[in-house]
Amino acid sequence: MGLLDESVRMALRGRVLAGDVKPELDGKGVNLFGWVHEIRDLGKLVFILLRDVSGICQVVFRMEEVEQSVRDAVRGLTNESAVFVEGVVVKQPRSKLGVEVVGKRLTVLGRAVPKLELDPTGKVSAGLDARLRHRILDLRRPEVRAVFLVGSQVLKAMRDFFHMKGFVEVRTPKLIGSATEGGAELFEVKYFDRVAYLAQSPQLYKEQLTTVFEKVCEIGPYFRAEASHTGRHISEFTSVDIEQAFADMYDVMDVLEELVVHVHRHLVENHQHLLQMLGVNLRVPKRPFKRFTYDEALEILRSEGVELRWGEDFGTPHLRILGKKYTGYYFITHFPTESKPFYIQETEKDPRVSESFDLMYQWLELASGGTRVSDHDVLERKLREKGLNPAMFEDHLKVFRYGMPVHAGWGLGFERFLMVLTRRTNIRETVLFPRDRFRLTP
RNA sequence: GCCCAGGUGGUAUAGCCAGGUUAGCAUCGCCGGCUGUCGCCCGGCGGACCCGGGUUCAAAUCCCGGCCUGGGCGCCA
Repeated sequence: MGLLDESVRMALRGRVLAGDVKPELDGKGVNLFGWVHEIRDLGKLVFILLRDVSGICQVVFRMEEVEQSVRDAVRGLTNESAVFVEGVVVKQPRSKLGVEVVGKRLTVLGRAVPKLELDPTGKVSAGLDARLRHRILDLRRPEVRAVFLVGSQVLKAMRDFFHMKGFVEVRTPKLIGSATEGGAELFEVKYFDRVAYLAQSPQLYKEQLTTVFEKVCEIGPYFRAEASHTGRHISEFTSVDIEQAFADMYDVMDVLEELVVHVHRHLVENHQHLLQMLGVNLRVPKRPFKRFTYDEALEILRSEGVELRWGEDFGTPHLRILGKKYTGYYFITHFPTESKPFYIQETEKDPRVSESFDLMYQWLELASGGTRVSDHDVLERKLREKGLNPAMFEDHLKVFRYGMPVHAGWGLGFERFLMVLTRRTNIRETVLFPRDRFRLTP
């Protein structure tokens, strides 16, 4: 009898989730569908922990009180098989949850092979590499799954927030035609009889779109062909971007702050159970976040005995020092123009300083943004200064002749944000199927 | 790309420094036993030294190269 059997289909309509099996249901007959999380065979008494998306509940089979066919089915069970259990809920103080289901019938809907590569109960620990090689089994572990349930809630909270604030969610191309933007290495792909590249950022498109929608946001995948090997870089990642017309860096920093607070509040108020599963005690950060300038950061480093030449960018060791001093979220602003891309606006007072900012969490860079250049001629000049050919940017430049307002925006690394929220230390743990220098499967 | 550490049953590890044992422990899988487990327990069985080369009477162990993994750094719109 399989899932397609008519009686199983009927039973599915009266399905009760494992997480909904409560002592109050005492005496009620239930149909449970899920996976065999654990089997404890005591002989005439067999305990099965049944796991579904909602949680885990205990089913007990009294072997002398069920039919022979059920006994055979129970005896032949393997861990992680997909099953259908019919039983009766009983209040049971001897069970940890105070309730269990006395199993009457058991149907194996999808048998799992006996010797799994990974143990979804987590009794035997596994290294990250082994976990990622057998990712689906790894994801069945409640704690691992919780990372992505939180991730889904973060996405929801962010979208709610953006809509509330009047942002229009847009989708820009991930296949692009020119590799002239500079910076990170691009992945090449065959595009009919030409070469195309995978997008590494929506930057130019989102700026252009502010002249249409004023406030745009995008949550999308980007690709960087860097040979990086760290716990916070992967070659395919998700970026949360906004761009806003008639706004400067301070306006969008406020948006970013509010977003971070909104996401925290959503999780803390509505999803404590997920946070508990992750062992995370999350607190809603207070606004405004600490803000200091690049120059002030240099001073802080100097006071810690680290001398940095003005204009030099921070290395990871420098950020670790700052992160030790400033726990939680904070902004570093006004980076040297030199270290920023061509589209970042210089300050009026000093062209060597830019209207830019990074959002940090301890030593981890989460987001960066700033006021953008909105003047056509300045943009053209800055392209040249960065050694880029303005002719290659004609599609972009021409928009700046169509009435370009002052605008600002930022990009936030979604997985890095999720690392912070779920307290994971390797970014690969926050991606279902991570792609890095050496990993292209599964 | 660089530095450090590592690669032993499906998983996680001990053994390696100081070469020679039946390669140990746990989990896992199979078989048997158990009516209150909740990391169930008890007994039996099964399964492994990353690849290539070298040194040696003898290599999991020492040396060289490769591949891969973890951590750190760099790179990084």
